[in-house]
Amino acid sequence: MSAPPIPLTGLDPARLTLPEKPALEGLEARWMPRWEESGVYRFDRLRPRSEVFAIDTPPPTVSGSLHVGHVFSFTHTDLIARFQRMRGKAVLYPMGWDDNGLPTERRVQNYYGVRCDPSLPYDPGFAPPEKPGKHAIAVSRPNFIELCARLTSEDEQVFERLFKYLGLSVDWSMTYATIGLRAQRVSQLAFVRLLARQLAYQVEAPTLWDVDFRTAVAQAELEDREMPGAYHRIRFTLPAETGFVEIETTRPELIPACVALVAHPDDQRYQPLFGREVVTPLFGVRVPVLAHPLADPQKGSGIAMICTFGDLTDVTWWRELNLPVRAVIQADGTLQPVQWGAPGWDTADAARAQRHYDGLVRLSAAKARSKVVDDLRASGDLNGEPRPITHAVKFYEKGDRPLEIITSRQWFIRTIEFRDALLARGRELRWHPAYMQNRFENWVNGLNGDWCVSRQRFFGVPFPVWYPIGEDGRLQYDRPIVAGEAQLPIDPSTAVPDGYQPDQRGQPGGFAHDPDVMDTWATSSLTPQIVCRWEQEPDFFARTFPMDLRPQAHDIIRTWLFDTVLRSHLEHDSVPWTNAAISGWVLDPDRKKMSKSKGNVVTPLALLEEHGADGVRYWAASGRPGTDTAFDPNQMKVGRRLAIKVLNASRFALGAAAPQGAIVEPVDRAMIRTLAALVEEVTAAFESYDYARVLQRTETFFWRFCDDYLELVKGRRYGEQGPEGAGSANAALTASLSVLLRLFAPFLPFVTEEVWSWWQEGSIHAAPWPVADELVSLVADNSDATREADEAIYQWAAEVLFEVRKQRSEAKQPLKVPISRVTVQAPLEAIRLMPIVEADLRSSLRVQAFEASVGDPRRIVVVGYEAVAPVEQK
RNA sequence: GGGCGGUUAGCUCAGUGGUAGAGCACCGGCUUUACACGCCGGCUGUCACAGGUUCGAAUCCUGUACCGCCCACCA
Repeated sequence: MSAPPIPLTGLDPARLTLPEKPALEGLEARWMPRWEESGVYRFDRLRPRSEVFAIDTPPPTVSGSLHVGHVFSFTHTDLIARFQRMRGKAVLYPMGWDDNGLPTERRVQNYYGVRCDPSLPYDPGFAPPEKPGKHAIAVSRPNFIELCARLTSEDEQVFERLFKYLGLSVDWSMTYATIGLRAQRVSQLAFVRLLARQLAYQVEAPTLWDVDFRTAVAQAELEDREMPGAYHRIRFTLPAETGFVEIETTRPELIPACVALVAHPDDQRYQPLFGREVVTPLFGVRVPVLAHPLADPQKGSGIAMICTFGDLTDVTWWRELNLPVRAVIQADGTLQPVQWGAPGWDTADAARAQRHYDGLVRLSAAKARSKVVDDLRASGDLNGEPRPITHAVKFYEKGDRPLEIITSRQWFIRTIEFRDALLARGRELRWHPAYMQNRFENWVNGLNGDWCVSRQRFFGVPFPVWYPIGEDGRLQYDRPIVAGEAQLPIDPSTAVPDGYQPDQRGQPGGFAHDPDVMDTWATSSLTPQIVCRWEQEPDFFARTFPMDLRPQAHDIIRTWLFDTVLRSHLEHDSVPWTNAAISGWVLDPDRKKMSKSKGNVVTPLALLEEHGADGVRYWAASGRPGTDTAFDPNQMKVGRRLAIKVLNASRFALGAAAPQGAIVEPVDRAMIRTLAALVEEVTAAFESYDYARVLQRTETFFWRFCDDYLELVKGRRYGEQGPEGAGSANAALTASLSVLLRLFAPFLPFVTEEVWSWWQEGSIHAAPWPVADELVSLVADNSDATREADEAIYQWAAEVLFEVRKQRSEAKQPLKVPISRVTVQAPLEAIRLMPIVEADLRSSLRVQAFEASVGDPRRIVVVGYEAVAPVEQK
């Protein structure tokens, strides 16, 4: 159940404990363990779905350290979580660790100086060297995975400490890891279900391939990089020396893989050649000249060479023109040995082809290229010198060398046929900010194939599949043996399928396991199912799924967000959540994304220690949803000052809080009503995820509250005008403090909790979010006339305050010089308000007497200003 | 090539039809019993540019420039 309302008036003196000199130092260390002990952030799993707010937290990649961007975006989520909790929701706010996948493998390799060799047996006694050696030590797959688990668990503890220091209101009992057994089970179960419905399938096909990691990669993991390259103009001869045609290519090393030339069907220059054959230089292979509309007459010489496979267009041409395969690039990116003259490698001159080719074998593509160019130059088939250009080349986003296209057996999840349904799912979501939906639609509309989910790696979720081995020793891929749901999670490399014995592994007539693991996104696309305990705790799932919020950064809309929508659509015929809040990036002062490679990353812990968690959160909260924000320690200092101000203002407000009375003074009533309007406004802003506005409006109010209102009522609350005035001021002070603290609580959880503990029971973070009506009801008379009168009086007081301060500032007087008389000119109706607040004004401005006269009808003017000690008029 | 966002004070940014704003920085002043980690005051602008709509445009429309990001079958 939600917390009972907080009484806004009254103060229990026995409960009140005010520190002599409040300070921010040590608040994190003080409150972190208390929150943990009290369980204030624990998810209440018995609440009905309508009272639950479930967050699909982004699991940070555990492959090093958190950076300031994490602090930024995780704070945004925490703001929403805290708001919803105070609104009375049971908030499911878990943390996940993405420890699965390539980044972890790479880190483990470097950290321990090892490499994984799946052919080795497990060594139970293996210990990594103290320091990584020059040459990587080969270890078995189980040993490698142990090391991954060991390092990630160390990293995760460091991450957790930082997030706690930052004040994230995570329920740490809900933590999961993408390599954890739960995540593995969900990943395998979802896969098995897709397989049964034929929504997952396996096929041997050309696939984007990273030659360093030696794995397939998905379309979503590509990025283009501008690279230097060169056009090579190369001569293909017509048979019997009847002429030649010249193509331009950036990849001459693929000439041995050439299977055809292609030009646009309408291209006049090449129409006479269509249907004829040409001969490749150096290798003497006869290839046809074909027509296809994808060929661009403007590009190069207008006629292109089709290879196995130079780029994705080659794949299209190969498929649509029914071309043969002549692959030369192998999985490690080098050229494989070829027997020229053998079937599929027909040539007019096998000896010559072999001579040229043998020089290329086992060279990388780049090295083979320069060798081929030398040979072409020598043979006279290169027209002119290579013409340097810069062009976009496809890379795996984590890779170092251009992708190749390699034919291999891979698992796919059907995607492309659901394009329209997925677009509709995207429209079901509420996007914050709304324009981020464009990125999603852009991506979905640009999809060009199904999702390749298999990776030839080790530290990941294995496919729960085996294959029978025929008596001929060949794997029967068309008869996969799928693990039963009850067996999951399972590692098929150690487990044995039903009906087989362990010693049949790898034997003719026996079985073999699928050697691949799932793409890390194939697991993280199931974070809602993992968090909500799909097919594990049906009751929990029913109370939490579909979730309420997916917070994430905009750069992974095409991967994490899209994949999650896809999986949920396929498995549950539903969106996975109803809101997607997209956070921006942290930019360094040069407006570039902060990143490790730029050497400008600041350690988050140092920031937290220097500025305090509340100060750092203040900076993060000022970044509006979706907007990239400059890294600005100055804003953290401002936030820290705000937190200190909260401490001191609270101490003042509570410092003489008796007597309490009815809120009867117009100035008090006006302040209370203004605060109520603020509550209404910021509640709506928070509801629409505009936390930055909430903070900004609350802060502006608070600062004015301190500088004007507190100054105005200072004397009265000390009793200068009798008990009724003091009671009114004190009641207004405690009520407004209670409300302001709660408005600030999501942003400044430490300082607000500290102040709350001085005078309230329980945690402020379990307290209800303020309601405007409760505040308004503290004011007895809320008729329009009274409200307008109160506002006019408050405004009058603020204006007089400002005018006299200005005079005093211009007179440059020390404060100890009392001001004997201030003469104010103003419109008649305004002057009539003076007596109501004159005592407050005299007290706060230290003016002995006011004299008012009718003057300028539009504004008030201080025309007379006298101090006891005469000062020079300016 | 397609799409999205941005361009407002020296800096970081609010402001979406009605007299251009805040914080920081800068300048001047003030020990004031909550706070010198403070307070008071001051200075600061062709709202990128050009057209258009309107009584009125930073705001709406069209176009341009520049910055950033996303996407695309670039031989």
